[in-house]
Amino acid sequence: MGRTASIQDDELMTRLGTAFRDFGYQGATLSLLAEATGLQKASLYHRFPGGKEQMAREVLEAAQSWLEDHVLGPLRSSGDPAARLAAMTNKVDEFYAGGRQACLLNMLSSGRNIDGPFAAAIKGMFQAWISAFAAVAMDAGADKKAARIRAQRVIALMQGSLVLSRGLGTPQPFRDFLKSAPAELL
Amino acid sequence: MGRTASIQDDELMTRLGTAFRDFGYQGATLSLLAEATGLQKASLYHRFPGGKEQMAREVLEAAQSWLEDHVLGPLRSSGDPAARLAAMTNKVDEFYAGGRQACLLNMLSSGRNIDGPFAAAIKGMFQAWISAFAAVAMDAGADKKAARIRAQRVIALMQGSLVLSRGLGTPQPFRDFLKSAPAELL
DNA sequence: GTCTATAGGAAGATAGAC
DNA sequence: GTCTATCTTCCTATAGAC
Repeated sequence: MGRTASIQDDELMTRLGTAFRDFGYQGATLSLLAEATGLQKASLYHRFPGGKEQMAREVLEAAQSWLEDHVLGPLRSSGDPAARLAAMTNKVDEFYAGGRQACLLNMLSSGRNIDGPFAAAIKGMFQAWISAFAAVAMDAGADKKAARIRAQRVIALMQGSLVLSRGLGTPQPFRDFLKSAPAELL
Repeated sequence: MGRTASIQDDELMTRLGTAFRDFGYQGATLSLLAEATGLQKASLYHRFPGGKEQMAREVLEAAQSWLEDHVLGPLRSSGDPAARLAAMTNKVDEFYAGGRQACLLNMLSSGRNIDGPFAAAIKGMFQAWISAFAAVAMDAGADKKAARIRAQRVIALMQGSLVLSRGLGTPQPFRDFLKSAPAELL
């Protein structure tokens, strides 16, 4: 204890992220966030003077970095399109805990947030992901328009399979998505 | 004013439903619900002694009736599978306001509600919708297993296209879904 | 950097008049 | 059946000790 951090920065962000993904922005109360991180509310305010909104913003930025490093990067690498997709698929599976964890982009899209401080970041991440998929599809021989349509469809399938997994109480829909994703895109 | 209802029951349910779909369960505060319906909080409690939870439950039940009447019913009717799908598609387009309105099943799936009073109803509605789609696919010649997989995929696509429409700020993904849905299923 | 304690306000819910 | 007024609880945020 004392002057030294009781929780590492990336572990802190991970736990905050999990809370926002499980409960949404309004559902993730400061008490809940405190319990999830093992810190007291006042300690959270020390690290995030902007309060809950800043926490969510930084979680979103961390997700953006994760997306760049583990999804967009690998998708841009050279090599067989199918292999690039496979490399990404494993990371995505991990990230969504095999379908048991919701997507932050969905959970932060509700209500006032819709034209709030998260809207631009969410839109940008969706667009970047779609563009990266479309590029892979084009490398596999699809024309520009078809590639874009397929890419958007795969993202919709992913999001929908996560919604369905939560609603049905089983990760099966997400598993099905992961298995079919390469074929859908290529 | 006085002793007579200032808002009709179905209009009341529609407005409550819209509020829950726009803001989610936690985001739809009683003040917001009061403003959305034109009633005061105390008036809402008169009609829903169980408070917000009862409101959400009854909205969910109304959605269940709507699903039965405008989706499951038409899908079960006799006739060309493609025609049955088309009849339903128009209603779905209306219901989701062309992609501008989120799905209640997604918006009520977060947080504590996950094993709360809505989970069973949500699961049941997803299952019923999937089963109805699967039956149509089988009528169109698919075998049982393939029909079920395709049906689940179409539901995932629908949910995901709604998520994406919100995230991108344009109803285009949902429009694309509606156009491609029959081909996806048959 | 973390904590306890608390201020200030919004949220859910109720009482009682009309 | 709807309203104004109010109660209680919870939430966001801050103060100040260690």
